[in-house]
Amino acid sequence: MTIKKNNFFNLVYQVVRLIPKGRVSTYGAVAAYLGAKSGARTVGYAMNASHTVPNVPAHRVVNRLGLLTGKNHFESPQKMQKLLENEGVRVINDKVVDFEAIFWDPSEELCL
DNA sequence: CAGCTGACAAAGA
DNA sequence: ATCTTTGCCAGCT
Repeated sequence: MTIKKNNFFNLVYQVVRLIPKGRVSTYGAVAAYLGAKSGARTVGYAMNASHTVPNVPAHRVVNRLGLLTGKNHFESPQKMQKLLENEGVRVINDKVVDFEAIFWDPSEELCL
């Protein structure tokens, strides 16, 4: 499988899929894990294409401020928050509560 | 064919 | 301290 698209996108999908339930990650964290610390933008763009890939919980990926910036790109903006709340993540005003507490960093969780 | 845009982030002024 | 500009990769116009 494998890899059907370019590595960068695929790597992003892989990492996002590894995000545990009830946790959230950031574009920058994934980008940094992939080696593109400044490529957070690219990660976000990969999420945009995540619709083409199954099992990619893009709702668990937010910006470094914990804001659900990408909710607007979901099937429904409320779907993202709904999914997060369904997993135990509290979202208020489109922002993740205790974001730092539930923040999941691949560089530390996987590489530790 | 060439340039712009886009779910971000960090550094420079 | 706040605001502005550049970097990133891929997909579109």
